[in-house]
Amino acid sequence: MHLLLIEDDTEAARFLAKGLRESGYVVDIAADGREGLFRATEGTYDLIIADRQLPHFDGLSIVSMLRKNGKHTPVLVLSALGSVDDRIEGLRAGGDDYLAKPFAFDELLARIEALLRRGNLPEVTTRIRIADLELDLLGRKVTRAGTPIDVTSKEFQLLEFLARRAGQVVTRTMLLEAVWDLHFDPQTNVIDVHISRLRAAIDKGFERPLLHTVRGAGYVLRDGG
Amino acid sequence: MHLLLIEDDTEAARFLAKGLRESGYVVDIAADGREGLFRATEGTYDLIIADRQLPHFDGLSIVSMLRKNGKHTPVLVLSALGSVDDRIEGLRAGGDDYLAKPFAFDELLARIEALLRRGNLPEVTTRIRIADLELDLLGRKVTRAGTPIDVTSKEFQLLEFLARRAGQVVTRTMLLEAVWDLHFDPQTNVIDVHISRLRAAIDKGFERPLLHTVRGAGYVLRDGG
DNA sequence: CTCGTTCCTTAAGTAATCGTAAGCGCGGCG
DNA sequence: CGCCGCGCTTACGATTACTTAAGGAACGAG
Repeated sequence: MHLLLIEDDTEAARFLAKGLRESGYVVDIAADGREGLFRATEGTYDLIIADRQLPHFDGLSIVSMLRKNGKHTPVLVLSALGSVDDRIEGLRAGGDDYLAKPFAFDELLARIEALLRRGNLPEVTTRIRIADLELDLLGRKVTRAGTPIDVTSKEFQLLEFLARRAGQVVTRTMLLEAVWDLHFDPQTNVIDVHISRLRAAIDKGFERPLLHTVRGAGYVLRDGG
Repeated sequence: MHLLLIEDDTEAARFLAKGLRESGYVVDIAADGREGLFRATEGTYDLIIADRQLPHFDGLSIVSMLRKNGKHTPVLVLSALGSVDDRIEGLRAGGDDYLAKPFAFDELLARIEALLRRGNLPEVTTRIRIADLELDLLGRKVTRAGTPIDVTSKEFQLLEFLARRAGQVVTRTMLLEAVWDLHFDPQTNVIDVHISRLRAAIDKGFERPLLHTVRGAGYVLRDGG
């Protein structure tokens, strides 16, 4: 597998490249956006990893230019800060996945594998649908059976994470890392509280609940079961 | 499709040409206004892309001279600065569309396609409509339910940006970059203030507000929801 | 140069949201 | 059958986010 890494911080680039090579990837490095785009358009890479902030062109511009050139090479964008802003912009530009620094190297590897596995799907998801529940990621809107539902920003993050993995059990640890950016147990019941609030928002008053507890494991978003 | 690119910055020209060629266009480059006009009058091009500032003749002069010669080849003018005045001037001079640098490459492609598709019909998007709110981009006029509304230049920029992305959440960062050209957080609440003023202008006194805030994310212009 | 407009800042007020903790209910297991 | 642990709910205080008003700087018109 041939990866292109676009990263201006030489040290970071070397470190990442080393790790990736140890995992069996062939890695080329581009030091700025212009060089990165130039190489990316050659189209011989299986996956591109691009920093969000770059000299000349940033990661998102690279994604959109690539896409408009008809290249569907999956792009994983690394961002300095995992703010809501960043994520929305990332989605808009057509990035296939988004990873906020600082990240665990394992996670990077996991996402790379996920992207490679799904085989260059050219479409970006801006809407997710589980049964009669619908998420509009760009408009930040939630509807159930057609009626709009108000959710707070945290609730939306939580719901998005669950929805992207609909049908799969999501553990508390995963939620803590993805939604709260905590890499340890906070010893409180933050999650329970927000799950409860989310339930009140999306399940209350509907026949079939979608958000289920899996005792001892975590939570699942799915229809039935 | 045969394009003529008139651009004096060699590097920019090469980059654009490369991207356009990869999108399937045949591209000729002219390095200044004189050469550009000379080639343009041959009349064998399907579309001309001209920089606004050029040695010898600028982009707008080229447009008007072309038109006086009876050539109706569509011209897309690239401007260094996306001020409202520039855009109006560009359109008035007979340019078919106008794009402010820096622009995303995909936007350039989209506009080229739009111009080619409509087969040399000189019609540009000059009006945007969301529910009963109407923007006249050329005249810089705003009306709601038929009654004219006064907005300042900043307010218009802001409104235009929101209107072009109606239904999608627009983040503060996006607004700062697009309307204020700030690429960092100014630590003040400029945006809030202008949003507030814009609200007073377009929503005050109307039943259904169109400009909604999405807490923790940004703002949306949309009807309902 | 002066006036008026537009824009930005500051600052105070208001509202929504988040996290914590306490108490309750339910189910599993002894 | 009763205890224990896990998860759910609710309430509250702290924090953050948003709104609005008012003053001053910058700009352009006359």
